[in-house]
Amino acid sequence: MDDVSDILDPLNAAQREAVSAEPGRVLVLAGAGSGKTRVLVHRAAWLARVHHASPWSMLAVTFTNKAAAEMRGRIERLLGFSANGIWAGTFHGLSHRLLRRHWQEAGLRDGFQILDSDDQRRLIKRVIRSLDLEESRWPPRQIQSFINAAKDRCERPADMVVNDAHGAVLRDIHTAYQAACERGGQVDFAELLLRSYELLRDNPSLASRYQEQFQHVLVDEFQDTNSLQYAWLELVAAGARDFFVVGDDDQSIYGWRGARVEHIRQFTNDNPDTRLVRLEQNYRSSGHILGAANALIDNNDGRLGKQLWTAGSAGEPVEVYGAFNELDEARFIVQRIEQAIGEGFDRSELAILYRSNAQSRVFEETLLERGIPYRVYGGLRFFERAEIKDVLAYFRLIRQPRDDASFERVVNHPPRGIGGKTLDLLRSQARSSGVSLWEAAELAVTERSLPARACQALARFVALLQTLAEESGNLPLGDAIAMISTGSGLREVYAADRNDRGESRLENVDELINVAARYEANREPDPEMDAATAFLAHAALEAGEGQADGWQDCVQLMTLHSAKGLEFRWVFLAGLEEGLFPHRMSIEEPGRLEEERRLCYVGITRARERLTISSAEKRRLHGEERHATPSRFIHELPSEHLHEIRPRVSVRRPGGVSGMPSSGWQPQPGLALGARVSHARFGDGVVTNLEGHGADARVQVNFDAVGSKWLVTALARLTTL
DNA sequence: CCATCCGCAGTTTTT
DNA sequence: CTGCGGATGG
Repeated sequence: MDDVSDILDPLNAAQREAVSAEPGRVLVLAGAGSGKTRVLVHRAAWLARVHHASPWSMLAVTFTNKAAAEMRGRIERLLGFSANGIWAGTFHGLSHRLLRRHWQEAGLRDGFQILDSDDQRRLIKRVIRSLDLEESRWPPRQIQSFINAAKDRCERPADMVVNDAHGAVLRDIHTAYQAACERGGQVDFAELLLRSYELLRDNPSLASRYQEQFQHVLVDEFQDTNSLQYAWLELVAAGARDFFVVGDDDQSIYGWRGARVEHIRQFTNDNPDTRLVRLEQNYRSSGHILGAANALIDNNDGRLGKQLWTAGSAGEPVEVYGAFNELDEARFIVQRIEQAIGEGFDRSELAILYRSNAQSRVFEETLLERGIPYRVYGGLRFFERAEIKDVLAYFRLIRQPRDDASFERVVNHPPRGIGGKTLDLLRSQARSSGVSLWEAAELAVTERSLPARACQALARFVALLQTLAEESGNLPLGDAIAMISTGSGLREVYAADRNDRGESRLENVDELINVAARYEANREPDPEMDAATAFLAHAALEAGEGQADGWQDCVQLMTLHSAKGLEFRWVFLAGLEEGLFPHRMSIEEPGRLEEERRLCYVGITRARERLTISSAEKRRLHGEERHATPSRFIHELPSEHLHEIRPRVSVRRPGGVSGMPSSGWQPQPGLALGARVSHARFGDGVVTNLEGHGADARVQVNFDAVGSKWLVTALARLTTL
């Protein structure tokens, strides 16, 4: 037998059991921090070493590019040779690869382009207009999610059951949208999956080729699969000796976008021989944190059941802080952050997690005030920036003139006298003769079928693109993009924008040129795709990091959803209030409430050493001050794992909040929250916050004349009114 | 073609 | 209170 000590020795018993299970169906229920990626990676190595599985017989599927890259890298490191032969990637990346190979059988065009959500929405908008429908009655956003949801259920417009006029219109829009995609050679994200699924489903001989090839199928984050992805997997893995999936029902937080936890159950039900392994030993969090997490998630019904435990120490109890308002909450957290940095924590080991993006603002302001570097996750990513999409639209149009979406994007950007009128005429000509906008433009120019002015402008545009195509044709990718960004006139437009926006746009375009050049240089030769096609697909499928800033040691701010899969030494979980978290939209339905609870569980289990949870009694939301009670999730945490930082002070709530002591604590008689006070210099105001004890006690007062101030009560000589 | 104003919505997000 | 998108007017 081959030496497998390097593969098995670093594992605990359960991990070993999973990794060395006989080939077959294996479901690994992997709790948070239980080493799930490690198990996946070691399983791949085990198959290679012990079962002599060749890399090309393995298919490893993940949801994000990041996870795919990590898995590939770790397999290579463990095996000590290149894992290049492994088909490792995201559902979308792998589907894309299949479709490029078999574009003809899939009924696509050579060189088809990928629409990202933004492109998709623009196209839907145009379709709605072309059907003479009101955008206000048929909001593009909703239509977009309708279409994507249909595709995620493997449903084509023809399959749709129509009960009423509304449904009929939806179906018409979907049909027209799909037709527009076919004409333009465009494929949206959901279509990548559905098309590749149909490709295999409808071509049994092709399917069996892949089913024979993929003897070992490994899937990460299985609880996040939607119906289409589940069907895709079952089809692709139909011939596999070995089907190894890893997931955690307690971390299923994407139900709202079609993920179905039930797939975990279905996986075992569909095949009773499935081997089940639970990973319950947690290597990440200290005891109190785990205790809190376990107790919280225990409130959910119908779990597959796991109880995390740690061999490590109990650590610090979970801190719970009841803030007066969101500003107080931010100040408290930032103060803790300063303390942590003082204790030697790296800033990047500290994370503030929140339910919704709007909450980041106060934290940003407070961190800025204190001069602490931070990074907010989410937001616009590199390839989603308008200037990048502009340049790439020129590039796309040159390579695929049928691409109406790109045509519309660039035809009058920069402005060149091709306005709405001209475009309307052009669109109707294109539609009536069944050609693309580009072809219609060429025709209009030669046949002078439009007003002279419009023809001139169009002729200039057509000539410009032909020139760009010729001159960029043989250049390396980076040079071609540089050429196009200048030749199109875009660069000039950004340069003319003297706001600092223009400057950053120019920088981004330069960065695009670098990225493209680097991409081409590092790329393995691929017979299926030229570099330009591959780069454009890369731009759509991997939108790039959130902020392209150079790496520096920053406090991390992100939503709970973005935090999944990450860990930090100290986690601050902010805004645990009824209505915010759990969110008011999710409180009514038990299923959605449980998903919120899982989200909270995900948040808690991100913490390694320390966890601080906070709520605010008042919060400014949508411009108005709202009252909030602490989240039920706080009350679900056992007090033996908690440490309350300060008695919760409560305004106008005599009994206090259930479970939370409410004290009438006052630094000085009459100085209670909400009390009206007077100060010699600042005038009259209202007490909005209290903190500290004895000589250090401070109050925050919102003065009518001069605004909010913190005052040390021992010195300020406040008189109550 | 651009600037400006108004109205409206406002969980979570990857590909 | 924001920020976006659309309509409007110069």
